[in-house]
Amino acid sequence: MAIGGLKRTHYCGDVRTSDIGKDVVLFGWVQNWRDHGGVIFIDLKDREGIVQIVFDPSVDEEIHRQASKLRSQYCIGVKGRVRHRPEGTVNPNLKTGEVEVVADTLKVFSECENLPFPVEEYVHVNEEIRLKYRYLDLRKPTMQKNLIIRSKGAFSARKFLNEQGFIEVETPVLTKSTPEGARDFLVPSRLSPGKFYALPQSPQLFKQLLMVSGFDKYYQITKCFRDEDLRADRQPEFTQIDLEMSFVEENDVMEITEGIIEAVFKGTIGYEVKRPFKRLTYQEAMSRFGSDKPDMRFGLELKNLTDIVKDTNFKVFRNVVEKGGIVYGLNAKGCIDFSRKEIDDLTNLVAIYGAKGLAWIKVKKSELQSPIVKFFSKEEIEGILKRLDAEPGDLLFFMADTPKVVYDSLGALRLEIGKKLKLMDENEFNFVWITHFPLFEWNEDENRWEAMHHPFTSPKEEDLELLDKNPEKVKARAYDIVLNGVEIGGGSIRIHRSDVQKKMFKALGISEEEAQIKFGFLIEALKYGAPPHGGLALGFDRLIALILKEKSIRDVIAFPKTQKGVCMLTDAPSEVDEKQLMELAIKVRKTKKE
RNA sequence: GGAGCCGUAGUUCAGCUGGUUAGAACGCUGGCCUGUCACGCCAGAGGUCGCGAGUUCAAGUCUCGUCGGCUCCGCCA
Repeated sequence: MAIGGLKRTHYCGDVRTSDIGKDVVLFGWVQNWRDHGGVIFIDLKDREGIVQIVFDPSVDEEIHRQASKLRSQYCIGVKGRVRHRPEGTVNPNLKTGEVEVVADTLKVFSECENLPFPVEEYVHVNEEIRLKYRYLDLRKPTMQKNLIIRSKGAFSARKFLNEQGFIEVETPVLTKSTPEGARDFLVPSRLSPGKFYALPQSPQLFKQLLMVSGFDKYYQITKCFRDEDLRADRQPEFTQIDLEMSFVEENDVMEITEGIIEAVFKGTIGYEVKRPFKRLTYQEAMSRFGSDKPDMRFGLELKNLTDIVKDTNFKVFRNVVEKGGIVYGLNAKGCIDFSRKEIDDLTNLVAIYGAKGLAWIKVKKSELQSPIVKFFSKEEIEGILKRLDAEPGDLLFFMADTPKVVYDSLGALRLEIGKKLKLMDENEFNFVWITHFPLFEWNEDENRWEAMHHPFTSPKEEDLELLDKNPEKVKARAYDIVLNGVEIGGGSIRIHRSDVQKKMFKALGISEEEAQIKFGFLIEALKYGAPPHGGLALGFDRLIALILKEKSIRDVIAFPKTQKGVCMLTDAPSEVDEKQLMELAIKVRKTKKE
């Protein structure tokens, strides 16, 4: 099919010296123009790259006149002959830099009004305006590359999973609201006035039902929805590579997951990941790194000092230990020259996580400089220095508080110091599995146990009897996968027995009646020959962002939302007609501000 | 719900302890230019300083509020 009498022969970025002498037809956008009064150069761009078009008045005066009107981002078609560039005018920065196309035909498909911002890679533009004109932003080579790599990543995952015998099954987007977990997005039902669907937080229950059906291996690359506050790595709708397998235990799921990641890295940037990935228990991750998603590209590990200082005269520490708290230290190697202000900044950092202060010791050759050292006995000091491997030039930090505050704040401090000292190799991809998670987590606000992963996660077999009396001691058959300090996926072996599932609901304080209303279909399904099964989901946006070294997943999503959940391009969410609301039997309440 | 940073021309930014007519670069418009490639040269247009109060003789600048963007805490099974 010919467009405007032209049929494309090449992408702009694909013209090479092997095409010299050929007539080519190119379609694309004017990236730049250089009008020398006589000869005019146009940089014509499409998704594959840029090629230089030459309009020479001695070739065709009329076309040259038309070309003088071309401006930035006009969409045009060009026919012309490829030739080698004259000596001394080769541009080594372009793939097509050795050649140029002498145009004999020019077709302007669309002119372009004054742009809201330059469509140029080298001009930094505010994200707000980039998102409003996202279609222009996506014309930039980096954004095109990001989405192309994303596409290749999805393809690689699909290819691998298909080769492994997985079957892709679509699950409903209009589904049932579930009380546990994230806040649901609700969709009102017209046919059942006053009732609502929910968008899925994940296909969790459906994929378990598919195991009951006997599909054995399921996967889906699919959107999930969570109505929670946004972050650089969190959007209200995001994409998961979701999978589930029957007759498996933890290692089977972990091996398949490593295979997907291996395939995706190879299929996107040609990177060979090292397998198998490291493994760490939850407890070890917390006590060594202060995080269940440790960045293991560098050391700077935390050390437990509770046993050394539990009887100390330093009241601040002793009181904490007496109340069941812990005392940890962190040796910032060679950081003795940190200024007062730098230490203040770090104190402000840990305060975000609830830390009431940040004690420190500077280790000099002949003395210790510190506001707290005078409170300790000689033995305590020696024990601390030894535990922290302290040497002259080191700066030691201390935190005494509840385990949560100590881990959160020292974990954050570790990352900040790691960043300050540039301890992370930006080119490294460091994977680690976190295993042996607690099954439950105490919810202070609601005064009850909550599932740390989700309520369908199987307890470790040997902990089954602890379910009633010591829920805090029960370990889950759950695992997370972490890359460079970012959680990129997680999963578990599920409960496949309805009696165990009932016990689980009970431990969560969900009454039998409530469980029946919310999850009755699952409990029922588990009664009909449910196989042992388990699975995992990978956060696809995060994975691609890490592969591309992008700081935000917005840069790997075509049309993302702002922190308030607004789409700058379409202005969603928006008000709807009264008529639409009537049909749905919905009345909108005025918010306080109105 | 909370904390921090930011908001000045189409874009990216500068604008000091408050002080005449708010600047630069790029872009845009017009003109010149036959080998440039983020072309070059000349001329020109372009601003409710996010919005609203307040302090002051005087506010882009100080204060308070508000809106928006970003980062983070809470939240995210």
